Parts: sequence; structure tokens; C-alpha cells
Amino acid sequence: MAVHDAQFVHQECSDCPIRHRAVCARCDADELGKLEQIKFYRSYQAGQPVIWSGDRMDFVGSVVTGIATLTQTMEDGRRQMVGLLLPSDFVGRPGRASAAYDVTATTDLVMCCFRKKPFEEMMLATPHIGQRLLEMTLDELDAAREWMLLLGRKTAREKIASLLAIIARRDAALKLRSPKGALVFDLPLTREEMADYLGLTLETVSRQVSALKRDDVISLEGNRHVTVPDFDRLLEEAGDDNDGGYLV
Amino acid sequence: MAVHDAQFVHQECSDCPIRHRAVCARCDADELGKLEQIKFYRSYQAGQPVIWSGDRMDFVGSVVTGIATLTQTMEDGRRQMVGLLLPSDFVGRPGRASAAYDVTATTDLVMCCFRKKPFEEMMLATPHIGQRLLEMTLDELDAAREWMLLLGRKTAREKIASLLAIIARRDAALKLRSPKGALVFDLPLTREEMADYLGLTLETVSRQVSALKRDDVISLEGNRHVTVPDFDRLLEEAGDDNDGGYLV
DNA sequence: CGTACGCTTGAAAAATGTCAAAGGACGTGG
DNA sequence: CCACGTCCTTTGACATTTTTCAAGCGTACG
Repeated sequence: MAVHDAQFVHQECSDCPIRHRAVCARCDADELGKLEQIKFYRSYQAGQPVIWSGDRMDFVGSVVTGIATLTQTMEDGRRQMVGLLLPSDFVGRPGRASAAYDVTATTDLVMCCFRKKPFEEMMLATPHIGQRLLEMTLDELDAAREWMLLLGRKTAREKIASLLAIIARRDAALKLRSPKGALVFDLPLTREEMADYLGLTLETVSRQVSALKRDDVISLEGNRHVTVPDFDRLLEEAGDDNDGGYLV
Repeated sequence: MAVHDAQFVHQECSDCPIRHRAVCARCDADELGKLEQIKFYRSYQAGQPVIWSGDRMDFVGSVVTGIATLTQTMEDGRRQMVGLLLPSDFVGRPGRASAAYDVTATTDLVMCCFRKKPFEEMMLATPHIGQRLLEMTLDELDAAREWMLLLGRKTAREKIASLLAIIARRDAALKLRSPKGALVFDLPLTREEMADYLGLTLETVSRQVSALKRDDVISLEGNRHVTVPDFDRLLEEAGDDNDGGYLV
């Protein structure tokens, strides 16, 4: 299978699906033109690594399509996912030489990349980029803190429900609907990846998914295809007080 | 006791103890002068709230001296600390009307504040501020992700050792020493606050502190004064592979 | 057809939480 | 200076949750 996805090899920024959410969102036509000159696309197959923690990182970029994960691993192999990267999310840190986390494509993935040096120079010359990146980073920080509450204080059942709610919400946003009433979506993660995200074992994830199914909070067709008959019920199970939460 | 600490009511920026680490770190003399015109100091006694989640927030600012915490609370009272704010750390989010977390002074606290509106205007006019804030926010995001690993995957004992290591490291940095060999410091948190930070109960915290004491990883004088005879041993107990970690 | 992979389920073990009691430090007022 | 009360902490016994280890199921794919 080709590493390059022809559809994106010469994408125009103006037609880009993440034009208004990514790090370039605030750029005007002129600024976009400059970005266009230094950008390039990379594609990864599902399961492939994008970068390993500690590796030199000479590019930064945005997820255009697909999903990637950010994970940390301890010496003895314990793993914790610390980020789920969706279209428009930014990868890499300007000013840092090497990657701090493992980045892996969990679905087929297309990234819009910039070599780090030119991008950093453009950041200094183009405040709109830094402003947008700040905004996105603050959003990610909020999401990380929301996740800290989940990891530190929620029960296994609440964790599963929370993850399903986040995925459902994002999926609804992608379809430009508000998450109300009945929802149907596909899980982008295996049970093991869910476990790594939630700080659980895959067995506990499996058991709690079964329990939510038994209690009619969700129903499943196959292992990935989820139906949520009542989104509010799911939110109750998640233990979230504010339903207008942050996206990941 | 007076709410205002006279020492800081009319501090010159050039003499400020956090001048080179706070959000103003990159500002030149001219920019600093403008900031100086819109700043004001606020003091809080230990235990006082700085702001409640959901409250309107009409200022942002930096911790000058003392320690504050950021916490989230669930409807049923479960609490998770999501940030420990040390001198130079920034509080508040430009562009957001209300606070997302409870902020509490755990020690006597002095903050250097700016009304939100003028600060936001200055951010647009003064790239150095936004640049520094981006850098600080990226650091916080890294710290949050490090904490996600702790919350999701570490044992109670490792959690305690990690927290002690972080505090020891910060304390050493404050005294301009590198954390090596034997260290002595004071815990700025109660057992309950430690529990809220670590996603544990206060009883488990107490038991694990006792266990580390029994195993000579630390020794205590009173409940707060800690001696670490061997910092590397503490790091082993923390399960950290990389000892050159991030500060909180 | 068989193998591999992801998933589910059960039983037992381990870690952590809950409830309860009591010890110790510290500040206040007598 | 002492007595008292409050708050923080420790410890024990027991309950609960989650993990660990093990076995088996189902589907996709060679």
C-alpha cells in the first residue's frame, strides 16, 4: 500500500478541511501563501509510528485526517495514553529538539507538516500563528486537566462512559449535529487502547463495556459500532455535571 | 492579620523576584513599563480561596510568592487537584470570561494581577507576552501529561515518591542547587491535599508515607519536615526512568 | 481449514478505600 | 503557664474495586 495518499499530495490550503480549526486558522490569504510554500504532506498507515519519544523531531504539523495517539511508557512497560489527536490537532513543540511522547497512527493518517526551523521563523514573523497555537494549547491543557479528574477520581464504569461521551460528542461535532437523544458511532480504539487511555486493564474495560450494554446504556454491533439510545443517560453514567464540556 | 502584604504593594518590576520566569520574562524595559501601569498586587491568607470555578474572572496574574492549588470537584464531592501553582506561574486564561477551576491559596500568597481587558489588549500589541505565555502553557501541558501517567499507572507508593521528588526538585531549584544526595525540605501540602493531588485517600497517603519512612527512603520531623537521604533512591521508588524531568 | 488477534468471562489475589478510634500538635483563652 | 478544643494525622479491621492469571470464543484472513 502506498505511503502517500494522492488526494493530499498537493492540497490547496483554501480547500483544506481543517483550514478553520488548525494552527493556520487565523492566517490571512497572504500568510497562508507563505505557509503553503513550506508545507508538505505525510501519510501513515493504521498502526504505524509517527515518532518515538526521544527521537529528534525536525518537523511539526497538523493532523488533516485520521486519528493518532500520544503515549508515555514506563521502563517496565506500563503505558498511559496522554492525548488523542484528531483532525486539526497540532503535533510537536516549537523550540524543542526531540519528541516527548510516542505518537502513533491508530487509523490511516494524513498530516500537514512544516519543517521545524522555517515554521519557528514564521511564528516569530506571523503573530497569528502563535496566537492560534496558544489558544489550541490552552484548550489542550483544559482537556488534560479534565482527564486528570477522570484518571484520579472516576470509577471504571464512569471512565468508560466518559470516553464514550467524548467520542460521541466529537463524532456529532464532525457531522455538525449537537449530541442529543440517540447517537450512533464507531469506536476508533481497541479495548487495549481504551485501557491505556483510561488507566485500566483491558479486561476491566471489557467487563465495564459489557455492564453498560447489559444496563442498556449502550448497545453494540460487533466490537466497534456503538449505539447510544440516550445521550443524557450516558452523561449521568460519566459523572459529568456540566454537559457542555471540552472536546479532546 | 492584614490582607495586604506591605512588602509588595508597590513593587518595582525590575526588582521582582519572578521577573525572569513569569509571563513578563521576555519583555524589554519599555514593555515592562506599560505592564507596570496596569498591574496591581493582591494578597491572600493561607487557606483562602482566590476564585471559584464558574465565577466571573476579571483579572489574570502571576504568583509572586506562596503556593496556590487548582482543583476540580465533582457533584458528589470527589476532588482532584489539577495544578500546583508556584511563584511565576500564571493564573487565568486570556479570552475566557469565567474560571474553570477552584484556585486556593495553600500558603500565604501574593499575586501580581492585571485586569483582563487591558492585559488582552497588551497581548495583541506585545508579542513577547504571548510568546512567553505560549512557552509556559506548553510546559504546563507537559507537566499535566506527566501527571496523567502518575494518576493512571503508578502505584500509591510510587505516587507519593513522585510527589516528594517533585517538591524536592523544586525546592532545590529555588535554592539554586541541583537535587543530588541528601535533601531537606518542608511539605507545602497537608495529607488531604496530597491525596487530592495524587488521586488517593488521605489514609492511603498516610500509610504510604509511613511505609517510605519505615524503609528509610525518607525521614520525618513532625508531619511536614522531610529529609531525603538519597535522592536517587527516591527517584527509583517513583518509577521515573528519566531523572531530568520537568518541573511542575 | 487453521491460525492469529482481539475480545469476553471466571476465579482468585492484590491494592486501595471505608469506617472507626485514638494520638499528637498547635493555638487560644483562662 | 496550663487546660482545652480543633485540626491533622496515624493506625486497625474490614469492604470493595480492580488487577492478575487463565481459559475460551469469534471473526478475519491467509
